[in-house]
Amino acid sequence: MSQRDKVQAEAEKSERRRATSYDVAELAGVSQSAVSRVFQDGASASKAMRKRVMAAADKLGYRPNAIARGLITRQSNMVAVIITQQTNLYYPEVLFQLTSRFSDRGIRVLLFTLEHEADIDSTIEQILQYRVDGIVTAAMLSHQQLETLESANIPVIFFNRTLPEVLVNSVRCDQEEGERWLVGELYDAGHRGYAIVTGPEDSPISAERTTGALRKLEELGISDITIEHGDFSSTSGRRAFGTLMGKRSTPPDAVIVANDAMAIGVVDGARKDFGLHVPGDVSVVGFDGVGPARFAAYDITTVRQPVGRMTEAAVSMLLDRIEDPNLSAEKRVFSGERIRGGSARFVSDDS
Amino acid sequence: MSQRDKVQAEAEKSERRRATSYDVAELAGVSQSAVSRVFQDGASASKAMRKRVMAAADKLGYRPNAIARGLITRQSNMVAVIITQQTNLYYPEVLFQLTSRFSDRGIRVLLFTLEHEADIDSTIEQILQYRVDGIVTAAMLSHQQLETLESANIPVIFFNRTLPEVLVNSVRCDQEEGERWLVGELYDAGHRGYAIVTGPEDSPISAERTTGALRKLEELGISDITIEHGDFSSTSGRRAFGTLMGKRSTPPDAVIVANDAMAIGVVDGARKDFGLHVPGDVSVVGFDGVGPARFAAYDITTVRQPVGRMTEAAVSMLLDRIEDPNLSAEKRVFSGERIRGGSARFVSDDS
DNA sequence: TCTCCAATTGCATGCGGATGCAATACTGCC
DNA sequence: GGCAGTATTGCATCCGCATGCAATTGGAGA
Repeated sequence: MSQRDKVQAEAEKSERRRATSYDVAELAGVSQSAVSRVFQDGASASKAMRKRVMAAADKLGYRPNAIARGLITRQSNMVAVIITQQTNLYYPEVLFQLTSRFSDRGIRVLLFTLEHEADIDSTIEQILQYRVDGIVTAAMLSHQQLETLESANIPVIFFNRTLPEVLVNSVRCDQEEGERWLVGELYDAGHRGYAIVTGPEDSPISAERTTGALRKLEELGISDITIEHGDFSSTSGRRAFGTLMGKRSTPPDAVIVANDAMAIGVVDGARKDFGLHVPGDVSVVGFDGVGPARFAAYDITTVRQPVGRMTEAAVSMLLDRIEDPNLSAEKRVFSGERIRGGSARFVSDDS
Repeated sequence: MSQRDKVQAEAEKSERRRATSYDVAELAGVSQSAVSRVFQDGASASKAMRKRVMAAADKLGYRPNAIARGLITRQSNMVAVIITQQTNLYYPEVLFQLTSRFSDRGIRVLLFTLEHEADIDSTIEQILQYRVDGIVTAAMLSHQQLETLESANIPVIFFNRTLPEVLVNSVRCDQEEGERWLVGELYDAGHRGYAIVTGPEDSPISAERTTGALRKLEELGISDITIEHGDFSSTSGRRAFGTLMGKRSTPPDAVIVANDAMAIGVVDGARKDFGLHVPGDVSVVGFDGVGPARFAAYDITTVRQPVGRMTEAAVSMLLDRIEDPNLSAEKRVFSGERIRGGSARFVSDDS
């Protein structure tokens, strides 16, 4: 290759656009439609044709343009996943699983993260512009927003969220059931003085869990309950424990914490800040069943959300609705896995 | 509204496609180009025009179609982020930060997750089809793949990865420097018998860290070193500690662990499986500086990667290269923050 | 009020590929 | 060999928006 040729090749390489189906068609001596058909699944193309086209495509490094394809087929093969910020150790796992499950089915994930659940307006706007085929949201939507999405024919699956009195698709873990079990176990083991550490005020999950616990406590006739707020982070759990100790004359027998991350903080606070033994002096229970809750130093008694089944359900529900937009709404509720860790005293059940 | 009207409205609603710029143009009595211009930044449009168009757009719920726009402007305003599976507690934080920083700049993130770094071939294929404007990868690419991307004019930023002897853009934390500091501190505090727990074999990060530690140990003339493998998960750390104890007649003075998650596992193993005190009997150091490493029960001595600055660097480097593809390659290396936790004995430095 | 220039607006076209329809090639069978 | 029936292929168009260019409008200055 002469010097001049090299330079020219160089220039072409950097200047030249990516190859299109027309380029491939020309090189292969066939029509553009033929190329298009070779790169589709159901389309008919003879072996000879396929071979010629593939050869030309390889030579040019051709890849079908998913954007252009999406324009004409009216589906992008992308879904949006909306996740809130990770103070909660639980979301990363959900996100990874959703992504890989979608990916296995040939769907790409467009990720949207929210600092606060309130920031969702502009996100919805973005999503609409990108013509995603569907949405999985782990953040709350308003009726208004849901309606907007509905009129745009974009199916939505709520993940651990739901909108009362509206027909929405949702996948969630039964928070109340889980809390009731936890409280029941604590009560049976003789705990009578309780404290509750809630999550952020705008979190529906926190609200459900707290409500579940309070209801069960009420049914059991317990009135010694101190409530304190956290933000789902472990440091906030530790802080909350300190605050609630200030409010009480004696430590609570048990602390019911709205998630595992904060439960870990509560354990730290009890041990380090007050020299209490867990579970000897105070029992602590959380919720989620995240990895760190299983660390030997904490071994939190908790309810583990069946993330695998939940993400699988979300993905398949969404794909079903993309395929058939007229499917009626469905709510799937999973029971959590009950984990008796060492962070709480309970009656042994070798019955 | 009569019964018939209702039915018809119903039908229209579910059948009607999303409004296009033509629909808006027609309703507003202007040309399609006018609508297009109103929805662009630099374009010229009179106030009156803007008002009429916006009114019509609102009425129809019109949103510009980003897909179509991308087709013609040749940029999708999407970037791909490639992340490997989360056994490592560190990636979720990186991912969230990257996403929100891109989002602040009007760029959407298309997420790709890998079980193993080897699965990347099909991922690259996907990415090419979606015509992303750029890539941030926390997984290794081959020269081959890099070349493919280069010839497609897609800038790539390596996150904590790099390709030797090739001009690539990368952002990373200085693993070797960090390990050398950790080892130096341990040595100064009198530790002489060492064990190392590495990450998965295909992880370049693990390799760098291990190499860094080994070099420093060699310089210090240490030869009592036991090496064991893990997979970056905390359970593998605990297991690895057990295995290495089986190989030694006495416990090591210090265990150098390739990341925090495994370091936590090592601490658990030392305490629970062998009744050792940390750091009294054995010191443990990790790497990453993830949240759980800060839990009071572990308080891992570690090097924290400056995730905030690193993600910011990755984002701005990528955007710079999208804007000007001819920018030359750049490698940015950040020093980690040195964290002396309670998991290791060291000489106090109140000097 | 009349020029002249800048700001608006509309027209026509193209981005890259999918698809209905008609033309053509190929297959098996009598 | 001739024919019906099926599988391939090409043609023409369209998806929804951006943009160069020409036509038109609005305004400032004389």
